[in-house]
Amino acid sequence: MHIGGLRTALYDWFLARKTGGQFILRIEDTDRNRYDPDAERHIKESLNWLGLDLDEGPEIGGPHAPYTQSERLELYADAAEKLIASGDAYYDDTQPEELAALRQRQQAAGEAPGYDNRGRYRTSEQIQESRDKGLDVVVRFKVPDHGELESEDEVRGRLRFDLSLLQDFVILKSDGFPTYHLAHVVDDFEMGITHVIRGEEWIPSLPRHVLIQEALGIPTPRYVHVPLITSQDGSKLSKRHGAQSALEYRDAGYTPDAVLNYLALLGWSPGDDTEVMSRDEIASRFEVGRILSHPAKFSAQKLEWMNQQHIMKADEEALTDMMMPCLERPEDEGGLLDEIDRPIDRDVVKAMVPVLRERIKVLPDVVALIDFLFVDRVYPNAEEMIGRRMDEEMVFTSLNASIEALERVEPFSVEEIESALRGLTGSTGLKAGQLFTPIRVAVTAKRIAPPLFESIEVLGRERTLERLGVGLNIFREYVENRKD
RNA sequence: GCCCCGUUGGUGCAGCGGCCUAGCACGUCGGCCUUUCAAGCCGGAGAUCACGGGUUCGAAUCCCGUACGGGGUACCA
Repeated sequence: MHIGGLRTALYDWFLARKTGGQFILRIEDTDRNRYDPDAERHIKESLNWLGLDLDEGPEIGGPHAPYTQSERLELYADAAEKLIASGDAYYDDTQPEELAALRQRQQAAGEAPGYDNRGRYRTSEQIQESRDKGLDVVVRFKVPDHGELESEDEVRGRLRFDLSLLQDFVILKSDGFPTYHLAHVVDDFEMGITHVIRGEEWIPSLPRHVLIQEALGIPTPRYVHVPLITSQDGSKLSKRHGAQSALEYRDAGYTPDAVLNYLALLGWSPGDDTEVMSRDEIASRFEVGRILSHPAKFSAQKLEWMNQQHIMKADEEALTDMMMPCLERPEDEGGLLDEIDRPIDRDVVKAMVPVLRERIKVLPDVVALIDFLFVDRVYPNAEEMIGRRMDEEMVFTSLNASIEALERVEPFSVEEIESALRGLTGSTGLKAGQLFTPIRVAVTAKRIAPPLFESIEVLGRERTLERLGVGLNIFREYVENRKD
């Protein structure tokens, strides 16, 4: 499900949650040429991931079932017949080739392309004849030749349309399926839809819908046309500009709350400067009238920031659970975690969460930060042990002193480890940075790592001491080689 | 072509006729903090409110043009 459509669903959901309405999923599968059997599953998975729970829909059912348009064809046929009976619609046997030729002629003549309402006065005999010949017959809505139609949009206010510019349009296709126009009007009435929230590309079609409603004698729901989401260069968001399906964001390590929050703000604002919000907060502050009327540009950078904000606020258990899959199935093949025992110890991850959460933008970032905790041994680079303003002697001092100190620390807790190691600055004369850099590199094999004391505690005394010992050897070797 | 919608720093928003010498956030730059990286805190740069006309004592805010951007113009949604 694409970001744009998802954001629309989001607004529907927020509105329903705020006003106590129903959030309904309806599958619009009226175009058999574009039918995608996976689409429904993707939509449900996306909604589910974002936590947009349905009140009614296919499978879960509801008072207006069925919720799939291909199963509601009779309803549309009935409506079409009603419109024909009232003279608001008619059968048209103009064939596709004829339409194409017409268009070609118009374009060649520099005229505006469009149907010329030529089928309006067919007799029922002519139609029957065409049917007998197996020709295509559609139902078209008869649009008044003149006049203006006014309609209300919740975000743009009054909209005016010149009906003389609108041609008779198809409401029922030759295969018996309705077009969106008919299906939308019929279903939204039948299902008691109060607010039609959809992309602004529908604005030009609005008069069609109002016309059908008037002819059918049914009320017009509130229309809310939301702006498009565009990529950085202002063009329509597409695959070219990075991920665009919600599930891709899930797979890339974004949290549902962050995506929800970011998307909500892409085309809506609460009216003040609040940006980071929980879903409940957004739902309670959501107002259809505050939806923006101009397109929003998608910013991957701001989404990352938003993700980090939500990761920092997330519940510890939930965050741990979200991190686990990243560690179980790390993205980068060839990494340290390729060949370790599974499953990974969740307690270890959880213990690190407090120091990890403010260091990652997307969930998979944890891998590079804590992979050293899960492997049997690491391969520190001797050169990296020599930090800024350090000489080789200081590395030996640091490693030796820390081994000695950590052997005695009791209990082996963050607090005790910290005070023991910090105490070393006095006895060794090393500054904190000079003392900790070699330890960090020896223990984690990284220059950039999570806070040292937490890392050491989680690693445990035995493994820490072992790594410090190995580090010492590696460094000794390095120094000796340099002498040669 | 015609129709529709839009236009506030690089980006996302606030602004709804005087409180705007245009506010917030992202990003960016500098500083502080600091065991690395972050986070956090402080500060800086960055907008003639697309342009031109009106209306008004007064306009980013209302009206009209122009430009630019987007959308629509299907037996697609």
